[in-house]
Amino acid sequence: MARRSYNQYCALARALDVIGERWTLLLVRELLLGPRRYKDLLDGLPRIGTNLLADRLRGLEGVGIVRRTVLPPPAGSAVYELTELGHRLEPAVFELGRWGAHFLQPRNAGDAVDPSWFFVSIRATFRPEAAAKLRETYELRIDGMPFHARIDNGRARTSQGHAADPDVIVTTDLDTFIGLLSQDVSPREALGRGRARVEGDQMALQRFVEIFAWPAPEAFAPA
Amino acid sequence: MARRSYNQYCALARALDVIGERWTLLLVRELLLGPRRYKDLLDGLPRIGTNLLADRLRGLEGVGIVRRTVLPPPAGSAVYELTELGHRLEPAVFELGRWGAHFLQPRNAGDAVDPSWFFVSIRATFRPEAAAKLRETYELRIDGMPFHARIDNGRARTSQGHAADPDVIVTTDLDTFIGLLSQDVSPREALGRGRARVEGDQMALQRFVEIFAWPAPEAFAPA
DNA sequence: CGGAATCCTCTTCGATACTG
DNA sequence: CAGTATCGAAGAGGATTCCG
Repeated sequence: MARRSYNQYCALARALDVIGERWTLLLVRELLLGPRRYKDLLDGLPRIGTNLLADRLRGLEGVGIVRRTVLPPPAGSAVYELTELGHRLEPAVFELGRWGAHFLQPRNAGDAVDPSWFFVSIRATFRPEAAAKLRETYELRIDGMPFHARIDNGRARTSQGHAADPDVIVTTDLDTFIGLLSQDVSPREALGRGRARVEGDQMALQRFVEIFAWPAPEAFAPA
Repeated sequence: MARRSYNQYCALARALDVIGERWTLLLVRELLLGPRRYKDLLDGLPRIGTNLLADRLRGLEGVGIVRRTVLPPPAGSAVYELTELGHRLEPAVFELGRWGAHFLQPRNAGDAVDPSWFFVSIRATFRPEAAAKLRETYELRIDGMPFHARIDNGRARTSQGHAADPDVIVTTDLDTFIGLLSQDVSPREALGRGRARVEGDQMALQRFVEIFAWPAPEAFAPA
Protein backbone atom coordinates (compact mmCIF):
# COMPACT_ATOMS: atom_id res chain seq x y z
CA MET A 1 0.00 0.00 0.00
CA ALA A 2 1.58 3.22 1.29
CA ARG A 3 -0.38 5.34 -1.17
CA ARG A 4 0.17 9.06 -1.16
CA SER A 5 -2.32 10.88 1.00
CA TYR A 6 -3.16 14.45 1.86
CA ASN A 7 -3.43 13.38 5.49
CA GLN A 8 -6.38 15.62 6.16
CA TYR A 9 -9.38 14.67 8.27
CA CYS A 10 -11.77 15.99 5.61
CA ALA A 11 -14.21 14.11 3.41
CA LEU A 12 -13.12 15.85 0.22
CA ALA A 13 -9.45 15.16 0.92
CA ARG A 14 -10.28 11.52 1.63
CA ALA A 15 -12.13 11.25 -1.68
CA LEU A 16 -9.18 12.76 -3.49
CA ASP A 17 -6.82 10.37 -1.74
CA VAL A 18 -8.76 7.58 -3.39
CA ILE A 19 -9.83 8.91 -6.80
CA GLY A 20 -7.74 12.06 -7.17
CA GLU A 21 -4.86 10.54 -9.07
CA ARG A 22 -4.44 11.06 -12.75
CA TRP A 23 -6.70 8.89 -14.98
CA THR A 24 -8.74 7.46 -12.12
CA LEU A 25 -12.05 9.24 -12.74
CA LEU A 26 -11.72 8.69 -16.47
CA LEU A 27 -11.33 5.01 -15.74
CA VAL A 28 -14.50 5.14 -13.64
CA ARG A 29 -16.24 6.86 -16.55
CA GLU A 30 -15.28 3.97 -18.81
CA LEU A 31 -16.89 1.53 -16.41
CA LEU A 32 -20.11 3.44 -15.76
CA LEU A 33 -21.82 1.82 -18.76
CA GLY A 34 -20.84 -1.69 -17.77
CA PRO A 35 -17.92 -4.11 -17.49
CA ARG A 36 -14.92 -3.73 -19.76
CA ARG A 37 -11.90 -5.77 -20.64
CA TYR A 38 -8.36 -4.53 -20.13
CA LYS A 39 -7.98 -3.90 -23.82
CA ASP A 40 -11.21 -1.90 -24.02
CA LEU A 41 -9.96 0.29 -21.20
CA LEU A 42 -6.65 0.91 -22.95
CA ASP A 43 -8.55 1.92 -26.08
CA GLY A 44 -10.86 4.24 -24.17
CA LEU A 45 -7.98 5.94 -22.38
CA PRO A 46 -5.50 6.96 -25.08
CA ARG A 47 -1.93 7.47 -23.83
CA ILE A 48 -2.57 6.07 -20.38
CA GLY A 49 0.29 3.58 -20.60
CA THR A 50 -0.34 -0.01 -19.82
CA ASN A 51 1.56 -0.02 -16.53
CA LEU A 52 -0.48 2.90 -15.19
CA LEU A 53 -3.72 1.21 -16.12
CA ALA A 54 -2.64 -1.93 -14.29
CA ASP A 55 -1.62 0.19 -11.27
CA ARG A 56 -4.91 2.03 -11.18
CA LEU A 57 -6.97 -1.11 -11.52
CA ARG A 58 -5.08 -2.74 -8.67
CA GLY A 59 -5.52 0.35 -6.52
CA LEU A 60 -9.24 0.66 -7.24
CA GLU A 61 -9.72 -3.03 -6.61
CA GLY A 62 -7.93 -2.61 -3.30
CA VAL A 63 -10.27 0.10 -2.05
CA GLY A 64 -13.38 -1.68 -3.29
CA ILE A 65 -14.35 0.52 -6.21
CA VAL A 66 -13.62 -1.97 -8.96
CA ARG A 67 -14.08 -5.72 -9.10
CA ARG A 68 -12.38 -8.18 -11.45
CA THR A 69 -14.73 -10.79 -12.83
CA VAL A 70 -14.57 -13.57 -15.35
CA LEU A 71 -17.51 -13.63 -17.71
CA PRO A 72 -19.46 -16.88 -17.94
CA PRO A 73 -18.80 -19.10 -20.98
CA PRO A 74 -18.64 -18.84 -23.89
CA ALA A 75 -17.05 -15.40 -23.44
CA GLY A 76 -14.84 -16.46 -20.55
CA SER A 77 -12.80 -13.27 -20.64
CA ALA A 78 -11.71 -11.28 -17.60
CA VAL A 79 -13.49 -7.96 -17.16
CA TYR A 80 -13.44 -5.10 -14.71
CA GLU A 81 -16.63 -3.64 -13.32
CA LEU A 82 -17.69 -1.09 -10.75
CA THR A 83 -18.80 -2.19 -7.32
CA GLU A 84 -21.71 -0.52 -5.56
CA LEU A 85 -19.24 1.90 -4.01
CA GLY A 86 -17.84 2.65 -7.44
CA HIS A 87 -21.28 3.30 -8.90
CA ARG A 88 -21.91 5.83 -6.18
CA LEU A 89 -19.28 8.01 -7.81
CA GLU A 90 -21.70 8.67 -10.63
CA PRO A 91 -23.23 11.84 -9.16
CA ALA A 92 -19.79 13.35 -8.62
CA VAL A 93 -18.73 12.39 -12.13
CA PHE A 94 -21.87 13.96 -13.54
CA GLU A 95 -21.38 17.17 -11.57
CA LEU A 96 -17.81 17.45 -12.78
CA GLY A 97 -18.96 16.79 -16.31
CA ARG A 98 -21.66 19.44 -16.16
CA TRP A 99 -19.07 21.90 -14.97
CA GLY A 100 -16.49 20.79 -17.52
CA ALA A 101 -18.98 21.22 -20.35
CA HIS A 102 -18.11 24.91 -20.24
CA PHE A 103 -14.67 23.95 -21.51
CA LEU A 104 -15.82 21.43 -24.09
CA GLN A 105 -15.57 23.84 -26.99
CA PRO A 106 -13.58 24.10 -29.11
CA ARG A 107 -12.81 20.62 -30.31
CA ASN A 108 -9.07 20.62 -30.70
CA ALA A 109 -7.15 18.96 -33.49
CA GLY A 110 -5.54 16.22 -31.41
CA ASP A 111 -8.62 15.40 -29.32
CA ALA A 112 -9.68 11.81 -29.10
CA VAL A 113 -13.44 11.22 -29.34
CA ASP A 114 -15.63 8.29 -28.41
CA PRO A 115 -19.41 7.87 -28.65
CA SER A 116 -19.54 6.29 -25.22
CA TRP A 117 -18.21 9.45 -23.56
CA PHE A 118 -21.34 11.24 -24.73
CA PHE A 119 -23.79 8.42 -24.27
CA VAL A 120 -22.68 7.81 -20.69
CA SER A 121 -23.42 11.44 -19.90
CA ILE A 122 -27.03 11.53 -21.04
CA ARG A 123 -28.36 10.70 -17.59
CA ALA A 124 -26.58 13.79 -16.27
CA THR A 125 -29.18 15.88 -18.07
CA PHE A 126 -32.10 13.49 -17.77
CA ARG A 127 -35.42 15.25 -17.08
CA PRO A 128 -37.59 12.91 -15.02
CA GLU A 129 -40.62 15.19 -15.28
CA ALA A 130 -40.44 14.96 -19.08
CA ALA A 131 -40.33 11.18 -18.86
CA ALA A 132 -42.89 10.68 -16.11
CA LYS A 133 -45.45 8.83 -18.20
CA LEU A 134 -43.04 7.17 -20.54
CA ARG A 135 -42.06 3.55 -20.73
CA GLU A 136 -39.81 2.92 -23.67
CA THR A 137 -36.48 1.35 -24.57
CA TYR A 138 -34.23 3.05 -27.11
CA GLU A 139 -31.33 1.37 -28.80
CA LEU A 140 -28.82 3.87 -30.13
CA ARG A 141 -26.18 2.95 -32.67
CA ILE A 142 -23.66 5.75 -32.82
CA ASP A 143 -20.86 5.36 -35.34
CA GLY A 144 -21.74 1.70 -35.24
CA MET A 145 -21.42 1.33 -31.47
CA PRO A 146 -24.58 0.03 -29.77
CA PHE A 147 -26.02 1.50 -26.57
CA HIS A 148 -29.42 1.48 -25.00
CA ALA A 149 -31.54 3.52 -22.64
CA ARG A 150 -34.54 2.15 -20.79
CA ILE A 151 -37.12 4.62 -19.52
CA ASP A 152 -39.51 3.38 -16.88
CA ASN A 153 -41.41 4.97 -14.05
CA GLY A 154 -39.62 8.32 -14.40
CA ARG A 155 -36.21 6.68 -14.23
CA ALA A 156 -33.61 6.05 -16.89
CA ARG A 157 -31.10 3.25 -17.05
CA THR A 158 -28.38 3.23 -19.64
CA SER A 159 -25.91 0.64 -20.75
CA GLN A 160 -23.61 -0.27 -23.59
CA GLY A 161 -24.47 -3.05 -25.97
CA HIS A 162 -27.66 -4.06 -27.75
CA ALA A 163 -31.00 -3.89 -25.99
CA ALA A 164 -32.83 -7.16 -25.47
CA ASP A 165 -36.16 -5.75 -26.62
CA PRO A 166 -35.84 -2.24 -28.05
CA ASP A 167 -39.02 -0.35 -28.90
CA VAL A 168 -37.04 1.64 -31.37
CA ILE A 169 -33.58 1.63 -32.93
CA VAL A 170 -31.83 4.89 -33.81
CA THR A 171 -28.80 4.79 -36.09
CA THR A 172 -26.68 7.90 -36.41
CA ASP A 173 -23.17 9.31 -36.26
CA LEU A 174 -21.56 11.02 -33.30
CA ASP A 175 -21.67 14.55 -34.68
CA THR A 176 -25.38 14.24 -35.29
CA PHE A 177 -25.92 12.75 -31.86
CA ILE A 178 -24.11 15.68 -30.25
CA GLY A 179 -26.07 18.06 -32.46
CA LEU A 180 -29.32 16.52 -31.27
CA LEU A 181 -28.35 16.69 -27.59
CA SER A 182 -27.17 20.28 -27.89
CA GLN A 183 -30.32 21.09 -29.91
CA ASP A 184 -28.25 22.46 -32.76
CA VAL A 185 -29.96 19.86 -34.95
CA SER A 186 -33.66 19.10 -34.68
CA PRO A 187 -34.86 15.50 -34.92
CA ARG A 188 -36.87 16.42 -38.03
CA GLU A 189 -33.78 17.86 -39.64
CA ALA A 190 -31.58 14.91 -38.74
CA LEU A 191 -34.08 12.45 -40.13
CA GLY A 192 -34.81 14.54 -43.20
CA ARG A 193 -31.17 14.86 -44.19
CA GLY A 194 -30.45 11.21 -43.63
CA ARG A 195 -28.14 11.91 -40.70
CA ALA A 196 -30.25 9.68 -38.47
CA ARG A 197 -32.46 6.70 -39.18
CA VAL A 198 -35.19 5.32 -36.95
CA GLU A 199 -36.53 1.78 -37.00
CA GLY A 200 -39.90 1.88 -35.30
CA ASP A 201 -41.95 4.89 -34.23
CA GLN A 202 -40.42 7.89 -36.01
CA MET A 203 -41.52 10.19 -33.18
CA ALA A 204 -39.37 8.31 -30.72
CA LEU A 205 -36.31 10.38 -31.60
CA GLN A 206 -38.22 13.50 -30.71
CA ARG A 207 -39.11 12.04 -27.32
CA PHE A 208 -35.55 10.95 -26.72
CA VAL A 209 -34.30 14.48 -27.30
CA GLU A 210 -36.96 16.01 -25.07
CA ILE A 211 -35.87 13.77 -22.23
CA PHE A 212 -32.11 13.97 -22.60
CA ALA A 213 -31.20 17.21 -24.38
CA TRP A 214 -28.78 19.56 -22.68
CA PRO A 215 -30.15 22.72 -21.11
CA ALA A 216 -29.13 25.96 -22.78
CA PRO A 217 -25.74 27.03 -21.48
CA GLU A 218 -25.84 29.99 -19.17
CA ALA A 219 -23.78 33.05 -19.87
CA PHE A 220 -20.38 33.36 -18.25
CA ALA A 221 -18.01 36.15 -17.39
CA PRO A 222 -14.93 33.99 -16.94
CA ALA A 223 -12.63 36.98 -16.53
CA MET B 1 1.02 27.72 -20.60
CA ALA B 2 1.28 24.32 -22.26
CA ARG B 3 -0.63 22.62 -19.46
CA ARG B 4 -0.96 18.88 -19.52
CA SER B 5 -4.19 17.69 -21.06
CA TYR B 6 -5.93 14.40 -21.61
CA ASN B 7 -6.80 15.59 -25.10
CA GLN B 8 -10.23 14.07 -25.01
CA TYR B 9 -13.35 15.67 -26.40
CA CYS B 10 -15.30 14.87 -23.23
CA ALA B 11 -16.70 17.17 -20.59
CA LEU B 12 -15.31 15.16 -17.69
CA ALA B 13 -11.84 15.03 -19.22
CA ARG B 14 -12.00 18.79 -19.82
CA ALA B 15 -12.93 19.37 -16.18
CA LEU B 16 -10.05 17.21 -15.05
CA ASP B 17 -7.69 19.07 -17.36
CA VAL B 18 -8.53 22.19 -15.37
CA ILE B 19 -9.07 21.02 -11.78
CA GLY B 20 -7.69 17.48 -11.82
CA GLU B 21 -4.17 18.28 -10.67
CA ARG B 22 -3.05 17.59 -7.15
CA TRP B 23 -4.19 20.16 -4.54
CA THR B 24 -6.48 22.06 -6.89
CA LEU B 25 -9.85 21.03 -5.49
CA LEU B 26 -8.59 21.40 -1.94
CA LEU B 27 -7.57 24.92 -2.85
CA VAL B 28 -11.07 25.54 -4.16
CA ARG B 29 -12.45 24.17 -0.89
CA GLU B 30 -10.38 26.71 1.03
CA LEU B 31 -11.91 29.52 -1.00
CA LEU B 32 -15.54 28.37 -0.84
CA LEU B 33 -16.13 30.25 2.42
CA GLY B 34 -14.65 33.49 1.15
CA PRO B 35 -11.41 35.22 0.16
CA ARG B 36 -8.12 34.11 1.69
CA ARG B 37 -4.62 35.42 1.81
CA TYR B 38 -1.67 33.44 0.50
CA LYS B 39 -0.56 32.67 4.03
CA ASP B 40 -4.01 31.43 5.04
CA LEU B 41 -3.97 29.07 2.07
CA LEU B 42 -0.55 27.72 3.02
CA ASP B 43 -1.86 27.08 6.53
CA GLY B 44 -5.00 25.37 5.26
CA LEU B 45 -3.05 23.11 2.90
CA PRO B 46 -0.30 21.51 4.98
CA ARG B 47 2.68 20.29 2.97
CA ILE B 48 1.60 21.90 -0.28
CA GLY B 49 4.90 23.70 -0.76
CA THR B 50 4.96 27.36 -1.52
CA ASN B 51 5.96 26.97 -5.16
CA LEU B 52 3.07 24.61 -5.90
CA LEU B 53 0.58 26.96 -4.31
CA ALA B 54 1.86 29.82 -6.42
CA ASP B 55 1.69 27.60 -9.53
CA ARG B 56 -1.86 26.51 -8.82
CA LEU B 57 -3.06 30.03 -8.09
CA ARG B 58 -1.58 31.28 -11.34
CA GLY B 59 -3.14 28.41 -13.24
CA LEU B 60 -6.57 28.91 -11.70
CA GLU B 61 -6.37 32.64 -12.30
CA GLY B 62 -5.50 31.92 -15.92
CA VAL B 63 -8.60 29.82 -16.53
CA GLY B 64 -10.87 32.21 -14.65
CA ILE B 65 -11.62 30.20 -11.52
CA VAL B 66 -9.74 32.40 -9.08
CA ARG B 67 -9.33 36.16 -8.93
CA ARG B 68 -6.65 38.13 -7.10
CA THR B 69 -7.98 41.16 -5.26
CA VAL B 70 -6.65 43.76 -2.89
CA LEU B 71 -8.91 44.36 0.08
CA PRO B 72 -9.98 47.96 0.70
CA PRO B 73 -8.18 49.88 3.48
CA PRO B 74 -7.42 49.47 6.28
CA ALA B 75 -6.77 45.79 5.53
CA GLY B 76 -5.11 46.44 2.20
CA SER B 77 -3.84 42.90 1.86
CA ALA B 78 -3.93 40.82 -1.29
CA VAL B 79 -6.45 38.01 -1.25
CA TYR B 80 -7.58 35.28 -3.60
CA GLU B 81 -11.23 34.57 -4.18
CA LEU B 82 -13.39 32.39 -6.38
CA THR B 83 -14.98 33.79 -9.50
CA GLU B 84 -18.50 32.86 -10.50
CA LEU B 85 -17.05 29.99 -12.52
CA GLY B 86 -15.12 28.86 -9.48
CA HIS B 87 -18.19 28.95 -7.26
CA ARG B 88 -19.97 26.69 -9.71
CA LEU B 89 -17.58 23.94 -8.66
CA GLU B 90 -19.38 23.75 -5.35
CA PRO B 91 -21.87 21.02 -6.36
CA ALA B 92 -19.07 18.81 -7.62
CA VAL B 93 -17.04 19.44 -4.48
CA PHE B 94 -20.05 18.56 -2.34
CA GLU B 95 -20.72 15.37 -4.28
CA LEU B 96 -17.12 14.27 -3.92
CA GLY B 97 -17.24 15.09 -0.23
CA ARG B 98 -20.44 13.11 0.30
CA TRP B 99 -18.79 10.16 -1.37
CA GLY B 100 -15.51 10.64 0.48
CA ALA B 101 -17.33 10.67 3.82
CA HIS B 102 -17.34 6.87 3.60
CA PHE B 103 -13.56 7.03 4.02
CA LEU B 104 -13.51 9.68 6.73
CA GLN B 105 -13.13 7.18 9.55
CA PRO B 106 -10.81 6.43 11.16
CA ARG B 107 -9.06 9.63 12.05
CA ASN B 108 -5.39 8.80 11.59
CA ALA B 109 -2.58 9.94 13.81
CA GLY B 110 -0.93 12.33 11.38
CA ASP B 111 -4.16 13.83 10.02
CA ALA B 112 -4.43 17.59 9.94
CA VAL B 113 -7.81 18.97 11.03
CA ASP B 114 -9.47 22.33 10.55
CA PRO B 115 -12.91 23.55 11.65
CA SER B 116 -13.46 25.23 8.29
CA TRP B 117 -13.28 21.88 6.48
CA PHE B 118 -16.38 20.80 8.35
CA PHE B 119 -18.17 24.11 8.40
CA VAL B 120 -17.81 24.55 4.65
CA SER B 121 -19.50 21.20 4.12
CA ILE B 122 -22.68 21.87 6.06
CA ARG B 123 -24.54 23.07 2.98
CA ALA B 124 -23.82 19.70 1.38
CA THR B 125 -26.36 18.18 3.76
CA PHE B 126 -28.67 21.17 4.08
CA ARG B 127 -32.35 20.19 4.21
CA PRO B 128 -34.35 23.02 2.63
CA GLU B 129 -37.67 21.46 3.63
CA ALA B 130 -36.60 21.53 7.28
CA ALA B 131 -35.71 25.21 6.95
CA ALA B 132 -38.65 26.33 4.84
CA LYS B 133 -40.20 28.62 7.39
CA LEU B 134 -37.02 29.67 9.10
CA ARG B 135 -35.23 32.99 8.99
CA GLU B 136 -32.29 33.01 11.32
CA THR B 137 -28.58 33.79 11.41
CA TYR B 138 -26.25 31.56 13.40
CA GLU B 139 -22.76 32.50 14.36
CA LEU B 140 -20.62 29.47 15.13
CA ARG B 141 -17.35 29.73 16.98
CA ILE B 142 -15.53 26.44 16.62
CA ASP B 143 -12.23 26.15 18.42
CA GLY B 144 -12.27 29.92 18.45
CA MET B 145 -12.75 30.30 14.70
CA PRO B 146 -15.84 32.32 13.71
CA PHE B 147 -18.25 31.28 10.97
CA HIS B 148 -21.84 32.08 10.22
CA ALA B 149 -24.83 30.63 8.44
CA ARG B 150 -27.77 32.68 7.29
CA ILE B 151 -31.07 30.88 6.70
CA ASP B 152 -33.65 32.69 4.66
CA ASN B 153 -36.44 31.63 2.36
CA GLY B 154 -35.41 27.96 2.38
CA ARG B 155 -31.85 28.82 1.39
CA ALA B 156 -28.65 28.77 3.37
CA ARG B 157 -25.61 30.96 2.89
CA THR B 158 -22.44 30.29 4.79
CA SER B 159 -19.27 32.25 5.25
CA GLN B 160 -16.24 32.55 7.47
CA GLY B 161 -15.90 35.41 9.93
CA HIS B 162 -18.32 37.02 12.36
CA ALA B 163 -21.92 37.63 11.41
CA ALA B 164 -23.03 41.24 11.24
CA ASP B 165 -26.26 40.58 13.15
CA PRO B 166 -26.39 37.05 14.56
CA ASP B 167 -29.63 35.89 16.14
CA VAL B 168 -27.64 33.44 18.16
CA ILE B 169 -24.00 32.65 18.88
CA VAL B 170 -22.87 29.06 19.41
CA THR B 171 -19.46 28.43 20.95
CA THR B 172 -18.06 24.92 20.84
CA ASP B 173 -15.08 22.79 19.93
CA LEU B 174 -14.58 20.84 16.73
CA ASP B 175 -15.16 17.38 18.19
CA THR B 176 -18.47 18.47 19.63
CA PHE B 177 -19.44 20.15 16.37
CA ILE B 178 -18.72 16.94 14.47
CA GLY B 179 -20.62 14.99 17.12
CA LEU B 180 -23.63 17.24 16.66
CA LEU B 181 -23.57 16.97 12.85
CA SER B 182 -23.18 13.20 12.97
CA GLN B 183 -25.88 13.04 15.66
CA ASP B 184 -23.57 11.17 17.99
CA VAL B 185 -24.13 14.00 20.45
CA SER B 186 -27.54 15.56 21.02
CA PRO B 187 -27.83 19.33 21.44
CA ARG B 188 -29.22 18.79 24.95
CA GLU B 189 -26.24 16.66 25.86
CA ALA B 190 -23.71 19.09 24.39
CA LEU B 191 -25.24 22.01 26.27
CA GLY B 192 -25.68 20.06 29.49
CA ARG B 193 -22.09 18.91 29.63
CA GLY B 194 -20.74 22.32 28.80
CA ARG B 195 -19.35 21.19 25.46
CA ALA B 196 -21.37 23.90 23.72
CA ARG B 197 -22.65 27.27 24.85
CA VAL B 198 -25.44 29.29 23.23
CA GLU B 199 -25.90 33.03 23.52
CA GLY B 200 -29.52 33.72 22.64
CA ASP B 201 -32.37 31.26 22.12
CA GLN B 202 -31.17 27.95 23.59
CA MET B 203 -33.36 26.03 21.15
CA ALA B 204 -31.46 27.46 18.20
CA LEU B 205 -28.83 24.75 18.41
CA GLN B 206 -31.54 22.13 18.05
CA ARG B 207 -32.84 23.86 14.94
CA PHE B 208 -29.33 24.15 13.51
CA VAL B 209 -28.80 20.43 13.88
CA GLU B 210 -32.17 19.57 12.35
CA ILE B 211 -31.28 21.59 9.29
CA PHE B 212 -27.68 20.56 8.79
CA ALA B 213 -27.11 17.16 10.40
CA TRP B 214 -25.72 14.38 8.24
CA PRO B 215 -28.08 11.66 7.11
CA ALA B 216 -27.45 8.24 8.58
CA PRO B 217 -24.76 6.49 6.57
CA GLU B 218 -26.06 3.67 4.43
CA ALA B 219 -24.61 0.24 4.74
CA PHE B 220 -21.83 -0.77 2.42
CA ALA B 221 -20.37 -3.97 1.14
CA PRO B 222 -17.06 -2.52 0.00
CA ALA B 223 -15.60 -5.91 -0.81
C1' DC C 1 6.31 39.36 7.87
C1' DG C 2 3.58 38.00 3.77
C1' DG C 3 4.38 36.52 -1.00
C1' DA C 4 6.65 34.38 -3.68
C1' DA C 5 11.12 32.43 -6.96
C1' DT C 6 15.03 28.94 -6.95
C1' DC C 7 17.29 24.72 -6.14
C1' DC C 8 17.50 19.98 -5.41
C1' DT C 9 15.77 15.30 -4.48
C1' DC C 10 12.28 12.09 -4.91
C1' DT C 11 8.14 10.14 -6.98
C1' DT C 12 5.06 9.54 -10.69
C1' DC C 13 4.02 9.48 -15.52
C1' DG C 14 4.12 7.80 -20.15
C1' DA C 15 6.19 5.44 -23.97
C1' DT C 16 8.18 1.35 -25.60
C1' DA C 17 9.75 -3.21 -25.27
C1' DC C 18 9.07 -7.56 -23.57
C1' DT C 19 6.64 -12.03 -21.50
C1' DG C 20 3.00 -15.60 -20.09
C1' DC D 1 -4.91 -10.45 -24.97
C1' DA D 2 -3.29 -9.24 -20.41
C1' DG D 3 -0.34 -7.68 -18.34
C1' DT D 4 5.24 -6.77 -16.36
C1' DA D 5 9.82 -4.37 -16.90
C1' DT D 6 12.50 -0.50 -18.02
C1' DC D 7 13.84 4.21 -18.53
C1' DG D 8 13.80 9.22 -19.74
C1' DA D 9 10.70 13.17 -18.74
C1' DA D 10 7.68 15.67 -15.94
C1' DG D 11 5.69 16.82 -11.54
C1' DA D 12 5.77 17.01 -6.36
C1' DG D 13 7.60 18.70 -2.10
C1' DG D 14 10.93 20.30 1.08
C1' DA D 15 14.46 23.90 2.25
C1' DT D 16 16.35 28.07 1.38
C1' DT D 17 16.64 32.64 -0.40
C1' DC D 18 14.88 36.87 -2.21
C1' DC D 19 11.88 40.92 -2.43
C1' DG D 20 8.66 44.76 -0.81
